Amino acid sequence: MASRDHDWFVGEMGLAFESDGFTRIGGRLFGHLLLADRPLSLDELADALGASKASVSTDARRLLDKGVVERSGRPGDRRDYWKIAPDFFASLMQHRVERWRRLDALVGELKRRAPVSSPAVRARLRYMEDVYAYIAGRVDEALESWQARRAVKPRRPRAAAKTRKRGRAA
Amino acid sequence: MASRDHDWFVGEMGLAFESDGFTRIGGRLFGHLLLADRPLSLDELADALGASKASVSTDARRLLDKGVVERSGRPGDRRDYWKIAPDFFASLMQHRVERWRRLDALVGELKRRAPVSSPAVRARLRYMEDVYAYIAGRVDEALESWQARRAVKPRRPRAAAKTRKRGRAA
DNA sequence: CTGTACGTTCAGTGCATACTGAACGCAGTA
DNA sequence: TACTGCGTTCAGTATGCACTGAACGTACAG
Repeated sequence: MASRDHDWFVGEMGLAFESDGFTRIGGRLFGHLLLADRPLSLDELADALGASKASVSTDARRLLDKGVVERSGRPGDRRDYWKIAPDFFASLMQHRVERWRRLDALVGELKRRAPVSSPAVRARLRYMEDVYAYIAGRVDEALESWQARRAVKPRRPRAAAKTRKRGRAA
Repeated sequence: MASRDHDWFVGEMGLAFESDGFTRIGGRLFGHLLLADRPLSLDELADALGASKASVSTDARRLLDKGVVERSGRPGDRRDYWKIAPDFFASLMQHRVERWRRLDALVGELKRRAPVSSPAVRARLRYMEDVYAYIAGRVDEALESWQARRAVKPRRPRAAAKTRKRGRAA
């Protein structure tokens, strides 16, 4: 590990994620976990990425909220161990659709507030709502059929993973 | 125009786009054009958005590259007139898939550079390539079927719109 | 030629935020 | 009790980049 190619990959992932609304460290964290053959602790990650524990802790929890990484523990060990979520791509995808939904919601809210007079604009807003509804539906279908397709470990329906405050440092 | 609701919508669009890798002015530009019932000139846009011509010019061309807005001219008028692209949603979508393609390309490049030893990691990278190929294909299908579905103006196949330098200020 | 009306480019500035080090809280151990 | 190891939080820093005003290049009018 820590080969030249490994570092290159992690660095590129950092840049790719950074230009995508994540932080650079978050992206490198993702890249490093993607190439790790076992779950890693916070200290291991901070050390490997050359970043502070504070940054890794924050970014890891951010990725956890998005369903990109997972946290696990070991009996007799108080440390957290992080790994890539098995369905991280689907999570990223759903997160993306969620962003579009926000645009759609803005249009809906505008129409509720003030009816649009211009027919051209009305048609445009209508188009936006229609295409969103259609594409979002198709994307969901695609994700579902993918899940069914690979049909490896029977994955549970993912109980809405909100940020659950830990006992510590409340 | 310039109503309270209009400004609210434009402002929200600015924030939504900003948190999505665009600039705030780019988002407001998009929002304003979305509600405009005719193409607008650079000066009109700069004035309406309360931004400098420089920013609007730059952001408008950026959105042009992404296929979100279009530029048009009028005979006997040297000004550019900007409007929302009819298929802006599809353009945004394709731009998004393109971002994922970059991640996929990184994985491919890594495998080319240095074969991965760990079976678990190999399976993970394989998963990433598979799901990308599958989902990207399905998204393309969805976009095509949408285009066919609405079937309004017969749109030409969109000759790859690279940034074409204008004659001016070369 | 000069003057005007465009859009683009460029250097400088300010702001937002990623990142850090250190303080902190908690849980376990002795 | 005190001590160690863990993750989180918080205040401060600095780094990137969005944004601006002004200079610039071009095209047309006279």
